[in-house]
Amino acid sequence: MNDNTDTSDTGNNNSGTSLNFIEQFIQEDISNGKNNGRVHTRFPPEPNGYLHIGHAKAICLDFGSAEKFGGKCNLRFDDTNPTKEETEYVESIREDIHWLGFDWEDREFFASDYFDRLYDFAVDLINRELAYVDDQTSEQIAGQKGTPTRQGEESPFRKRSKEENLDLFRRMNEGEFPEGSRVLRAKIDMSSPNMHMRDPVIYRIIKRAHHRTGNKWNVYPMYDFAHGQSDYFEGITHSLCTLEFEVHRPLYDWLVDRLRTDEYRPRQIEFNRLNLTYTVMSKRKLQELVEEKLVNGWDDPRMPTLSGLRRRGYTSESIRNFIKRIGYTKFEAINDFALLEHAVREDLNIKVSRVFAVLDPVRLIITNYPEGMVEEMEIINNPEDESMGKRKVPFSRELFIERDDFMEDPPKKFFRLGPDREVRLKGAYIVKCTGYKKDETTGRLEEIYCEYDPETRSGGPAANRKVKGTLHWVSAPHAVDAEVRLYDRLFNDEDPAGRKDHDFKEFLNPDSLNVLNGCKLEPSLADVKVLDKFQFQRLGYFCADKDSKQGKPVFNRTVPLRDTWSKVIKK
RNA sequence: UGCUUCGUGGUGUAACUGGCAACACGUCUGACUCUGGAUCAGAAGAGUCCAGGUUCGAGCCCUGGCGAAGCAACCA
Repeated sequence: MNDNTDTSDTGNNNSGTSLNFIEQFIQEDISNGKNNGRVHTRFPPEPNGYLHIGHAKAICLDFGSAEKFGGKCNLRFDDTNPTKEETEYVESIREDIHWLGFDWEDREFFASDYFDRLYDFAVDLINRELAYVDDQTSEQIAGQKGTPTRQGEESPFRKRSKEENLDLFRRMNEGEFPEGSRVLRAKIDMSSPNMHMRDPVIYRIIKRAHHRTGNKWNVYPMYDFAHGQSDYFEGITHSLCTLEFEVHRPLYDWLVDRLRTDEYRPRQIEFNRLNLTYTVMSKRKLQELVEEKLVNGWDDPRMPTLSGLRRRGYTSESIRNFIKRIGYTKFEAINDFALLEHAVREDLNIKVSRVFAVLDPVRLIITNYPEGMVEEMEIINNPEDESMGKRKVPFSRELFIERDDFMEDPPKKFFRLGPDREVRLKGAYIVKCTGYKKDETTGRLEEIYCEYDPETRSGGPAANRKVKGTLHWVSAPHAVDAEVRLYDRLFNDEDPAGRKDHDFKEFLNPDSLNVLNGCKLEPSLADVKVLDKFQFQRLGYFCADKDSKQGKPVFNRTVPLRDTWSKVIKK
């Protein structure tokens, strides 16, 4: 019980950061002594697919606000429809929530845990003449329901006696009637301006094994009949959901009010769902991409699923930071993918080693460097964090450099290699280009010849000589071959799902995946572990893929480095 | 021609409940640099959907418009 001693500030006094509108509501409820100041939330996924970053927004709110106010958050699988749900998804959902960094301790529940109590409540409503069995087809019921602008009419079965209703409902559950032949409806108001209050269906017959209750039941509760009640059973104080459930709230309250026996009552509050540019976020659409093999599974690194983002190389911290920044409102917003990219770069920048990798290699030969000689160059792992130390990288007469780091006839602002030009090889020497060889028929550049200046070795006497460019390199005899997968946005349109009259798949980006083979990596990357992350110097952040084999790594590009040069050449 | 909710720089959010519209991303400069990265410094960019009203003062309050989204699954 907190009266208004000194906790009555409504403003942003809580842990320094300002509260979003939902947290303000919670704060008020606490100040008003509602539910004895208790805060208890829940995250209620339906186990019918993989979690995506939109779910992460909900997870962060559900777990985050509980944590913020010293409360608890339950995990509850909303498994009221046995035709869609599978145990496989339960596992992946648990894994993804844990990966994000949240924990529900021993509070893992299933809506199906409450089937008995829900059934009893339905019987109770029948007894109170607040529910009835309707024998009509779904088409007939829909017809009588009216439209948003035209009110509904009452079912001919609405006045059925409670004895008959009791009997029929019991026999529905005993399997006596076929699917679709009868439903149980709440008796509310067919003339309500809110469609959801027009005698909503609360139980339907489904003769299908449930992933947890098997064949015990032949009737299953609808979402609206399960959700608020489950909240009530679990002692949830704040039931947070997305905006489209706004119109369900009166029904939520109506049911809970007929169930509850005390002052306590859970409160539903709605917030805007996450939309991201250049992708789609609905489970149905993501499923379509998977089923039509337009992507390689739910964890394809181009997918906005948590498993996809994880495989792409996103860290959970970066996702949580992103979500912290976009906030929660009641306005349907579309967030810039660039902000998510910024969040990963920011996180990886401080965490990850810089290594040498050449994606499109061309051979560079240092003609005045002794044949057979190998020097171990000492390279700083991360200039942002000295404690990450240094490592040795072998340097020799023949190297690989990036093909586009050389131009025969470079434009003014090109700082890289060209005839007679000098560049620094990062961590090694300054070299000067003395010539190059092209294939006579194709005109393709084959080899570049340079001379090095031994005095310019990093740390050496002439090391401070200024040259315009610095290139990354890999020693040819030591190089590890790798496959590298470059990803681009999955769709070309900012809002592929938002275009009426167009199928979202019309906007798929044909170049969203670019697989490179024969990439050359420095030898320290020969045996990376799946999910190991690096910055490939000058290129971007990369993450080892699960397809990696011993000595033959496969990397995914998480995100390129910010690149002002590519903007210059576009002009 | 109904109900519910929402309209703040290009994008996403703030504005201590009436006091000079702030922050982040993005964009553009410049400095620095052995990553054209990172970092640092700076700039441009909205006068808060429109019109009235209350007030010394309105993004916040009132009235009326306009616009957008959700709602007619035996899905969640």
